[in-house]
Amino acid sequence: MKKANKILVTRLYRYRDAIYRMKYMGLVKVFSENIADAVGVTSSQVRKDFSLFKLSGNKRGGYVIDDLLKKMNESLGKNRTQDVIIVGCGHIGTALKLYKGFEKKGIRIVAGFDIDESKVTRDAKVPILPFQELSQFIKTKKIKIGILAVPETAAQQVLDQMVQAGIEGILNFAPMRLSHQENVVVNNVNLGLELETIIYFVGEIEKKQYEEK
Amino acid sequence: MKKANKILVTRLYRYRDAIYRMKYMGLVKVFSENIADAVGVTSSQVRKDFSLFKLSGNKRGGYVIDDLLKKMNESLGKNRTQDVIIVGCGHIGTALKLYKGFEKKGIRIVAGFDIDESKVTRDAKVPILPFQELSQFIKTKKIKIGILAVPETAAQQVLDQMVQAGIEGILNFAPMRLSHQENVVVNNVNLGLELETIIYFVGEIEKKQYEEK
DNA sequence: TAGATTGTTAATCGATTAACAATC
DNA sequence: TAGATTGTTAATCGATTAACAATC
Repeated sequence: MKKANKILVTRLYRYRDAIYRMKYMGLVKVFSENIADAVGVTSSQVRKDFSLFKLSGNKRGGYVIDDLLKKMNESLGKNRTQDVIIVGCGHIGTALKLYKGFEKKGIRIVAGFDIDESKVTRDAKVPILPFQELSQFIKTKKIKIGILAVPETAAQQVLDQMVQAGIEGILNFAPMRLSHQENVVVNNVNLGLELETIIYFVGEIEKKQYEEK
Repeated sequence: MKKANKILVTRLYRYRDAIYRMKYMGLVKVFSENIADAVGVTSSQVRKDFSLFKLSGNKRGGYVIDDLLKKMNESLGKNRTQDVIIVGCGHIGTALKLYKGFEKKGIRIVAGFDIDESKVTRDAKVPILPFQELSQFIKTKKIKIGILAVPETAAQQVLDQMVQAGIEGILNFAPMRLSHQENVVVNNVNLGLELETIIYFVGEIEKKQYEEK
């Protein structure tokens, strides 16, 4: 496994999700073609990706779901729970704090942080703590992953502080590129941009349909 | 302009954001190199992308920001406000309903919909309406864009209904591939997947650092 | 066995980057 | 003018797909 770039790893996780669904539907074996259909890629792509991750099946017999999932979980890391913090408890941060979808992925939100003292709730199951305690918390609890949901103007500064304290991976909701060392992993979710591109292509489709008339 | 795929259009929007920031900083002219640095691509890429969108500058003189933004806004469509609905007012849906970042992009959330009648708030500035009124609302208000934030199990069915009523572009938060005709634009935001890939690469980096010791 | 599917190599495709003539 | 930057073409790079030998 040489490179394992982001797009490849993302596909692997999608395959795994799809294969879990098939398992829950009662299937025992799958072919590359089945997985491809479920995820929306070619079967060549599935076999190629599997090959890069040393995931093998049986010539003629496809893949045994349980074996496949076991091997995927070893490569992709499922069996351990990951502690994650949320920095910035505005609308987005709070929604993510309550989001149900993380648990089944082994992702546990352990705390939120906000600069607004009135939001602090120390006794909640997932507490919101004052921003001043952020660095100390990261260090003592050895937190590696954080969600960044602060206003655009604060984002770069807060990222730097998180990294300084020991964070190595960040999911950033501020709609801008943040600079960071290359040993820090940053994924960006830019909600305005997602909608803008949808609006663009819907406009293009409508334009085309208009021209066809 | 032949193809204009998603990745290209996304970059164009990023360039525009960056150029607006430069304008607000007081700059009047920019070079492709400046834009490239701000967005994190090569200057060749910027000039190539501009060329595909018929955005031209002055040989030797770079690009005049105001002219550039004017032309970009013509191509990318800024000057019109887009009405968007949110279907599913759980944690995520509600956060997006209140999210401040859309307004400056000309995106206006006009209503939310939820199957839970107790969430209905007809008199709010952005009302939440009962799910039964969804199709009628889309048709009478000619809504083209929707945010889909319902539980995974309902997502495909609700998408079909939205498209049936006239929706042409959807931002989907359900963590699965939804099937749709090719004249409908669907962008997916998969929050669990984003975190999973971050966790994967952080693990890889730590593994590498361990091996180096 | 005959037929079907994997695993991998080679071919293709598309996107990015480099290079440089045009030119301000 | 000399120098610098655009705009575009050609080269490179990487990712996807097609093809098919291996084999169950």
